[in-house]
Amino acid sequence: MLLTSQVFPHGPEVSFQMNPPGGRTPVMADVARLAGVSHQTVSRVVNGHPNVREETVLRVRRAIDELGYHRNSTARALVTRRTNVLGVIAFDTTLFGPAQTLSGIERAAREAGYFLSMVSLDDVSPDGIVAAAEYLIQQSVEGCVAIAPQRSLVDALAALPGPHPLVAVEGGEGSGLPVVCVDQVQGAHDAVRHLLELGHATVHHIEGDPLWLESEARVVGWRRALEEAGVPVPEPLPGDWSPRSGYELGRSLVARRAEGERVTAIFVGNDQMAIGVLRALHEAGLRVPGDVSVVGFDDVPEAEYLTPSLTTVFQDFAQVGKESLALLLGEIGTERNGSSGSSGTARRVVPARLRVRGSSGPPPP
Amino acid sequence: MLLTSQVFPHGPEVSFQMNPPGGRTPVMADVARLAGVSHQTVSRVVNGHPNVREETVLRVRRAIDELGYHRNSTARALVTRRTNVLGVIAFDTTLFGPAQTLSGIERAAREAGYFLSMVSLDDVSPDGIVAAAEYLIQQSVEGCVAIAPQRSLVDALAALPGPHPLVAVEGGEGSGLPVVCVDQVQGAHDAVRHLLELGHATVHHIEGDPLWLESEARVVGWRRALEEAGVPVPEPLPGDWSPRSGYELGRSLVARRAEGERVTAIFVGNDQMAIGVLRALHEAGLRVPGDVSVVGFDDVPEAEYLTPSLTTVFQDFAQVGKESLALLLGEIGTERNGSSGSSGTARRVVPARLRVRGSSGPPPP
DNA sequence: AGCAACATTGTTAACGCTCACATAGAGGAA
DNA sequence: TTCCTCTATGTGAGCGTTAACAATGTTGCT
Repeated sequence: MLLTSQVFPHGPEVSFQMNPPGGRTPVMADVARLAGVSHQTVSRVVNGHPNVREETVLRVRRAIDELGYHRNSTARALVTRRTNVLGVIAFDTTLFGPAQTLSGIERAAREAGYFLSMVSLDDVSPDGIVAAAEYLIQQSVEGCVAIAPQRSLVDALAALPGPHPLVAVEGGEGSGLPVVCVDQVQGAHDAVRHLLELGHATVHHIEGDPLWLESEARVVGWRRALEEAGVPVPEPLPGDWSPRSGYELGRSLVARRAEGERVTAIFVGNDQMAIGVLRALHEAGLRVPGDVSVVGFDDVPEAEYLTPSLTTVFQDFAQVGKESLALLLGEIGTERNGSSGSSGTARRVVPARLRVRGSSGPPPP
Repeated sequence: MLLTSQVFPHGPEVSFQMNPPGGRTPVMADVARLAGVSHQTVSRVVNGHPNVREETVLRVRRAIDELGYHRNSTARALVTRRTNVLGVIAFDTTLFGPAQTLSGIERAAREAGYFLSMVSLDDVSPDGIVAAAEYLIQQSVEGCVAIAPQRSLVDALAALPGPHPLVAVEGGEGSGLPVVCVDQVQGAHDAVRHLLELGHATVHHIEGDPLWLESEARVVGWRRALEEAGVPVPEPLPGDWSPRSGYELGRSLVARRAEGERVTAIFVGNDQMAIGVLRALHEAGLRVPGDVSVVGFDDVPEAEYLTPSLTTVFQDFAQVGKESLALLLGEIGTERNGSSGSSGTARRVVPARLRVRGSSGPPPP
């Protein structure tokens, strides 16, 4: 029970008895009758109101236990106009990032006493996300977190009519929606600077799906680091987050190397693609980091145990979950207070952290 | 719109207008007034009843659009006693399997017109899962899918009072709850037979968290294959699914090899641990599959791009999601029809499929 | 005593919807 | 015509809860 209330701080201490009066599941009136009070007093006890006599509370509690009464959340929601449910919209939860973010949001929501209703979409499209949002709204969620990989998606959401509390995760800025994101630019910047400081003349970049904001931001950080160092900026190679695309683009870099181009360091958009790149390099007989250094992004659990272990960038998804929930609850609060002034400009940035491991080293002489 | 109704077959075609009469969000009565009909007729139109004159339907539709009316799902749920929400309980969605299963269930639920309320737990405990189930039940979910890695968890659920439709995924058999699972035994058996057929004298096993049923079942399949072949059965090494544990147990096998034990093939409980094993073997200067063959389980997307590419066992999680939802909907249906006879013995098994890749080969001579 | 303040409980009316039933008109068969 | 059926619509009563207010009793103070 201790555990229970730790995990579900807002969950009721539910009893296990079952003793419906006439086969029906018991309602407040049943409890009231058994306890010899009015249903309203039962309501007061259930909701922990003050000003109920100790002895009455006990009697009601006993009746509740005896009948195995559970408060009907639907009826409650109808009259309070609060469902206690939040919505989450996610894309491709096969990917490590979205899956982790979802998990972080779920925990934060539960701790805040909210249920989570989830939609996960396969194809990235404004139609899809709007449909998902409408779907959730008509289920009466109090607000939504959208893990939205593209600016256009966030824009589509921001254009939704009616004052619906919405928060975007990784949704870029200036979209008129509050946003929480990891500082992709800084993370990429750190990674690339790390490689430059090791002595590489430049750093090539295999990016994720170029349509995704995360990808875009990492390109920005990569480019900025190169420009700051005054080194040449090669054309980034667009992938799609998959190991396969990492492999193929890795091969194309190998080919360019064979043609004489100096490729000694590759910053890859995520760890999965980095695995593909490692494979391509290995097949070409190139040593990592002896011949080529590789840095990934995400810090998947296996990164440390690849051969070589992968230098990568860690993102605190739990923190992202917490922050986005805090923002959303803020939205809900202000909306409830009638102040229609949207806090659309709110923006919380969670830092990324470079994890240096075995796949990055000085360039060959 | 076409896309919308593909993704949300049961979603309403929601309008985007907003025009509340007195600041309030419009209700059926508002629509009725505007259309010059009774609220009941509006209800009929909204629910697609027959026996409404074409022209009336149109008039009501127009009013609905004009006001931006959405049906209040809470009020509907209160009177119909159907929330259209299902619950899912999952453990450690960081792991590939649970995350994929969740995703499969989500899709199947959406296609069946159900919302999904999710709880994901960190520690595996009967208290935790019961609390989660109670939490969801008191939110009035119509049924629950529990992705339950341990028999004891399923037993705890089965012991819940009241007729709550519940389905377990990977929950073992004989627990009194309907169960959907991947045929772990067969998958493991296939993997081990593959190795034996390559000529290995025996196959060592690094198992996942021994408390998990998946782990147990894979051990069973592995053992059975060895016994059928009449080869010695080494003691399995218990891990915890993490790459780290794979690495450490891999090292211990390397050590035993150094002491003269013949270790030429390792069947590993999942791909993440297999990655750790590959690392340990590599560090010891052993070649895969030249010196030691390795087979994993799960077929994570990167398995194909590891070096060497990983032979592993594929699980059709989408199918698991579909089956479990079908089972749950069946439960809900029978419960609704009063027939209290639980279909507790129902059991659907989804086959696993071996994917032979580069990490398995004949033993050294 | 007399009155105000407070604590405790009860009564009634929503919340927004669906269900069961009532009603009215149209059409057909006897 | 008369009655019965069928279609189209309306009426009223809940579903189980909370909120607002009313109605007690209880205490303390002048």
